[in-house]
Amino acid sequence: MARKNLPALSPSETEILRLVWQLDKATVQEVCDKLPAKRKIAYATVQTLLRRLEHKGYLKHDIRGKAHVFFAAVRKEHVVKKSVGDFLDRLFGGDPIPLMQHLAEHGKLDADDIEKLKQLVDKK
Amino acid sequence: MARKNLPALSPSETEILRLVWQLDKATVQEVCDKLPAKRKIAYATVQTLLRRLEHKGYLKHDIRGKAHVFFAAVRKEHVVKKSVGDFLDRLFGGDPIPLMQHLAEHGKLDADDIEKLKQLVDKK
DNA sequence: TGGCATCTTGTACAAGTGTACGATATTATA
DNA sequence: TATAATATCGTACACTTGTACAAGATGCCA
Repeated sequence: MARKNLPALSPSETEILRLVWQLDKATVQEVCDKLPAKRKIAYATVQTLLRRLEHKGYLKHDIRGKAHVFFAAVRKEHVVKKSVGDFLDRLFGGDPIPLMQHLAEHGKLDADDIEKLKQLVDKK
Repeated sequence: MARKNLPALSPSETEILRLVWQLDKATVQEVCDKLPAKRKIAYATVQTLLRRLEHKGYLKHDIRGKAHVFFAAVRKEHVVKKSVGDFLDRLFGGDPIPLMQHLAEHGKLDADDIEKLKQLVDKK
């Protein structure tokens, strides 16, 4: 059984953790390079966030040369579930419908997306 | 034109703000009563959060007797848009599809919900 | 009108967060 | 092997957040 009850993720930590998942394995440098252009954070800051993520149990690292190569220690699915659940509770009292509606109304979703979802739900 | 660029909302503030929207207008006491049973926060804490929300520009208040009656100073739609956008960026790099997928896969949505969404999107 | 109940206000404080510098260690290279 | 480049580590620091007590103000009821 894997670790449960991890300490909460801060927004910035979440952002960094997502990049690590996306890169699968990554050094501080690689995470920095992957940051959205808009999001300007110093190398040192990314480093601290990675360190804290490891401390909290979300990451582990191997060593490659002199650099740490970080990788996830928890399943993304698990974190997503928790994050989405919390978010839904906070903003919508737990009801997902208004969230979907919002996404649908703000051009974030088109008919094709809906079709795909339909298939997903039907398949269950 | 209403105020833009409001200071960020903390998770707890968001929760309280949602309750105020739900109640339309509410005193500290009323917000306390509306708190989910699970979420046990002291009166004084709710009060501080309401105070901070007003300070940040999300709420205003009238006076009824000796009590403050708080009400929203910003449109819910506006805050939801910002919150969802930020959340999506952080956890999914801005792509709403994985979020929808997650909701669909976790029994939060059924076929009927999807149908409703379909109509929403088609109508656009 | 005196006192009880109820509110707001001021203030506090520890922990968490975002951000980052400086010192030290390590690796590759000339 | 000395040096430049690059990492990590320790530390810092102001701001935010969650939580709340105590003191003073105010309205209500007997």
